[in-house]
Amino acid sequence: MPFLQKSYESLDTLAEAIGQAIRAPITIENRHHQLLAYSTHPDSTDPARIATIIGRRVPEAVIEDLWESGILQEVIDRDEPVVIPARMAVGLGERAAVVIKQQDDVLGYIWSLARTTPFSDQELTVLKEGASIAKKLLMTIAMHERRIDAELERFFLEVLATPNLSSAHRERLDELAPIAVASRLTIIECSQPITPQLAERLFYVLATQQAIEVVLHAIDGQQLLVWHYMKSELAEEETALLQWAIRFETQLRDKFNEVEPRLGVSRRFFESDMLYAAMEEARRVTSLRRKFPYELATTHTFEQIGIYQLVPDLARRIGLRLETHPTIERLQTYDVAHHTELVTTLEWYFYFDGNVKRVASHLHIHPNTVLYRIRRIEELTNITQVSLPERAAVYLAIKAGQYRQDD
Amino acid sequence: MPFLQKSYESLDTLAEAIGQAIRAPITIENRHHQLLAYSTHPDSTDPARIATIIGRRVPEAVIEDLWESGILQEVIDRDEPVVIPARMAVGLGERAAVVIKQQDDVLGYIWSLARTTPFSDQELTVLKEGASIAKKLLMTIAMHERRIDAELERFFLEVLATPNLSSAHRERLDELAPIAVASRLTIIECSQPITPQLAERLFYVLATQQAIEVVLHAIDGQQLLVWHYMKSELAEEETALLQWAIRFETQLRDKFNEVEPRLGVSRRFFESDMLYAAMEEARRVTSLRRKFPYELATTHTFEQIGIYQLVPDLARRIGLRLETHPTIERLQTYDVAHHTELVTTLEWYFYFDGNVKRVASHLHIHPNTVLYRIRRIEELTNITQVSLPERAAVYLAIKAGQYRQDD
DNA sequence: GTCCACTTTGTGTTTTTTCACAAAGTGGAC
DNA sequence: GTCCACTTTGTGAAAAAACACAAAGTGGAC
Repeated sequence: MPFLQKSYESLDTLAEAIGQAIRAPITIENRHHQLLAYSTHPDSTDPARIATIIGRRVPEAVIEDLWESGILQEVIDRDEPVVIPARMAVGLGERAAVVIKQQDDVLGYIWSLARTTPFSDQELTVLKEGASIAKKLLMTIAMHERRIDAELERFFLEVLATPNLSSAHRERLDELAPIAVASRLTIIECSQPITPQLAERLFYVLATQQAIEVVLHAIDGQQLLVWHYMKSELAEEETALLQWAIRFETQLRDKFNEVEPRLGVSRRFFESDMLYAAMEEARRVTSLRRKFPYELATTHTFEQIGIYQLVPDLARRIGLRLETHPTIERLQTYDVAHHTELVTTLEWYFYFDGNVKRVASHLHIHPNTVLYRIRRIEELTNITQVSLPERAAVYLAIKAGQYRQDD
Repeated sequence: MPFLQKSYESLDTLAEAIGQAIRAPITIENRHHQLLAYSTHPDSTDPARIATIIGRRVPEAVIEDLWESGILQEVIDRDEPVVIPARMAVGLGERAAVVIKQQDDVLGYIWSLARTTPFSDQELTVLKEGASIAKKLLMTIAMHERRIDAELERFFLEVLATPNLSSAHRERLDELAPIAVASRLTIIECSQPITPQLAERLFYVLATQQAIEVVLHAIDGQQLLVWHYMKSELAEEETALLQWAIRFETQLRDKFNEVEPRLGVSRRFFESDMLYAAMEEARRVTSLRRKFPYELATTHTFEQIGIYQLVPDLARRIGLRLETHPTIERLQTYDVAHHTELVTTLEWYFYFDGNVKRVASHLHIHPNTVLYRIRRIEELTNITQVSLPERAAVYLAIKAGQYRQDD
């Protein structure tokens, strides 16, 4: 009764066997839609399949289309071969698909292109049979991969927690990363601890980023830590990174809006010794962006946060009573005594470059109120008419104070 | 013939002997007008003498008056006892003075208050004789002091050049400085190498600073390095320091205008281990003030230079091609192509908080020209309407570029 | 509760800044 | 030399911002 053997030595031979049994092109993918095997059936094939084989992964557009239309969900839920009508918009001819599952765990998919004639029940049974055989093969691979991944993740976390690497560390790291490539450490921070399910989805999005190459990654509480480098030339590294960061964060917010993902990218580094420092830089970015979401809404990298780099240092010094800005102190005293908001007003007055109207609208008050407050501030400190460096210093002092408070 | 013995065991006994010989109060000072000895003559004395004895130093006002009126110069030049009429404005009654000299080197002075009767020639001869005896005593002291000073200076320079102090270093330093006092390292930078003569004058001004206590000092090329702490309470340390820095720099500029002295004060530190870091901070201040005299005209401390702290780092990263600000690059390209000054214009536009009039007057151009350029810049980059942190970042990038160029 | 000092808002007026446009200047390509 | 694209300056009109001042609101001291 079965059309296939009990087992095959590899997914390639399995794909070939299924392909011969139902006389149609077959592809087998893992759960990330990465190509695992495909049959060499000579029949005509469609653009989507060609792109998949060339790129060793199903094109992003196709995956998105299949998810959005609910087809993939149906394939997963049904756990039976599903016939899918052609979706020419994304270059997909008619085909059949079956999920490869272990309990509720999706391991992968088998796809079969349709020939001129529709699929018969018998052919679909062959696909179903193929999925069951593929399961065993995929489980072996998945288990192996998982073991390696877990070990690497443990190692990566250890490295990131070690300021001064041992030579053993260094040797192993150098095996992992190409030398003399401008690396970055990027943190993807979520508002909640990253569950295995969320991690899975995040890894998937990460793996599909065309612009970057991931060296290592690891989960640490609410943060996904990624050591990566840009695929672009060194000269374009920065531009490429900045563009990528914008795209990537938008993408993350689209897909994971509920956990409010936020990026923090370190400066570039070339030596694995710098991983610890890079980690601190990336952490500083996410931490500052957490505290100042409005002000740092469009910044992703340590470079971009600009003068905010100074804020934690300043905050610490204020904490140690090493630094107190006389101007701000006077204003704060006044604020307490008169229930006013002079410090906040000054902050946004500086932020908005002295534009009274914008300050008023941001604070939801009358422009004349802002004007009145500014005049008060001038009476108390005459700080508003100083130059940018001084204004920036005052601004930083205010921000440092807030940084401490929120702590 | 001589009225005094050939030698005395101490300056105190000498002062006493002279006082008895001419029956008038006697004080002996070193070249810095620090009190070395005084007679206990019971006669009435004047406010200046009381203040001198109490403060163990001639009051600053008196010294200034004597210098400005040329009296002290006359005393030094004449090398003979000089009778000085009363200068009641500074609390000085009539007196006689004689310089204690070794060749052309001033070692100190002997002062004698007048009694009701004028000084006789004989009395003046006694003074002259006293000066000659004091010379021997002072030379011994001076030589000893000089040897100790030179050794300490050498030690201090060694410490400042050592990032990681040995325990021997640390022990000796801890003997010199009181523990748990907020120290600062201040650099006084001159436009020329500090000659021994200049050093002498600088040390004198330094020694007369009431607000600070000097732990160690040393000359290093064009810089006078001073380890000191404020005499005020810890809580007022910062305020006191800032006030002192303003006063002191004004004073230095008055007295040493020809070498353009400039201060650079480190952050406060409590451990001698921090001397090296403090040195770097102070150096950063002087170096930045040298490069940006206009912008940092009123700043003295590492804290005060505010965001300029970032400039050298940024400059270095630009040098390594790690950082290029796309906005500024585009403007620079345009500047080169069209012989314009967009970058400079933007810099001062930011500096003057978007005040077109002030920018125009600073650059000596028509306000409309500024307006025209700003519009050009907006067309090229639309950077002018961003928030303070971003403007500050751009400003810093410009400044970092200049920092590098001037190097 | 009243008083009082201070803050906030609303109104027109005055001052300042920006804008549009024209004329003049500049410097390199040819 | 001319041409041309762009910059700089000058002028008056238009827009925006700041200002003065009055009225209303607020909150603590008593």
